[in-house]
Amino acid sequence: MPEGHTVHRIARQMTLDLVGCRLAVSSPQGRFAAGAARLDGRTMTSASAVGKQLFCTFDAGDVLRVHLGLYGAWDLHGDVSPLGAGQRARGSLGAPRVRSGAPTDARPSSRRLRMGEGETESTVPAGTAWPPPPIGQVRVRLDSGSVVADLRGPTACEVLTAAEAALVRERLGPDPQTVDDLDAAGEVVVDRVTRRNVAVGQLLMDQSVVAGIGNIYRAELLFRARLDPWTPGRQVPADLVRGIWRDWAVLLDDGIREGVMLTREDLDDAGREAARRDPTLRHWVYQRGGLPCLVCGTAVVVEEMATRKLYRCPACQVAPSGAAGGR
DNA sequence: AGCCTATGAGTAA
DNA sequence: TACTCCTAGGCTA
Repeated sequence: MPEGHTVHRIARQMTLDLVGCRLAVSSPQGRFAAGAARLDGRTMTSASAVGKQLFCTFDAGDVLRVHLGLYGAWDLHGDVSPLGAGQRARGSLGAPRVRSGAPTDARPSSRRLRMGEGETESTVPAGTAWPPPPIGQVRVRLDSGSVVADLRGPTACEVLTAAEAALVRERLGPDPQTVDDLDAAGEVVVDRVTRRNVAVGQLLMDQSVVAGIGNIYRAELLFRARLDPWTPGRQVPADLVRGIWRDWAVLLDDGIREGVMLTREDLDDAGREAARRDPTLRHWVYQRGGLPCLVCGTAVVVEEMATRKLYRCPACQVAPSGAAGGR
């Protein structure tokens, strides 16, 4: 899944390729037929992400809310814009590129971009049918005529009013990408962490504390902070929480730019290039259970925390001085 | 064919 | 804490 960076990339991709377009909306799988009918023929006016939630607003005010869950993904086909390094979503907002009802036999340039579990891009062989037949269980298809976006496997896909969407957003903790003031938002996170007796490893995964962190970023942020995930929030010094928040802002920004979660800051250019290709080189502790810690050589521990796998180095990651420990 | 796993989260008990 | 939902790929038999 899709942790926060993926969803921000999807929002940017949609801003480039779908916002401003009148869309044919359907549910090839059938399970979103009513919602699709409600949006069909509408123009998407914005696409944005908060944490792991995607909000697509349509001209009549309806909002499509999508949460990818563990294995959801979007597949984009057709004339898909490059979302390169450092690329910002350009404002096609308010500059409608209206195109709809393209001929069924048209062959727009042919890319296929899968955004969700990892990110893969492929070229579609010439002569492939257009629009492309749905692959797998497609909950919703958004078709601009030149780009088709297929959603499969989401944990949430629903049409909300603007007010209902605002309520969803209110329940989320700060997202470094969407807050006005990074430091002020950090204080909110400090507050929500240091008032609780719950393990800091669980609090970082709690989307109402801070938005967008998943199991990989959780493990890596705590390693980078050299903090024992089992430390109760109450016992984590405020400055340490501030540091984790700032680090999250950096990792999220990196992830959005690169399209890859690369959480090791020790790699040189060649090392980063290798890690981009090889997932086993990307992280300090995530999915490295039993392997030697890359800093001290101690075997990385895997254990369960609230049904999710937790990875940590038992030597590098310690409770803050004065903490009683929460194991 | 069946079983397991995965970057998630809501609800019930 | 347990169960439920969503999908696909990999492994085992």
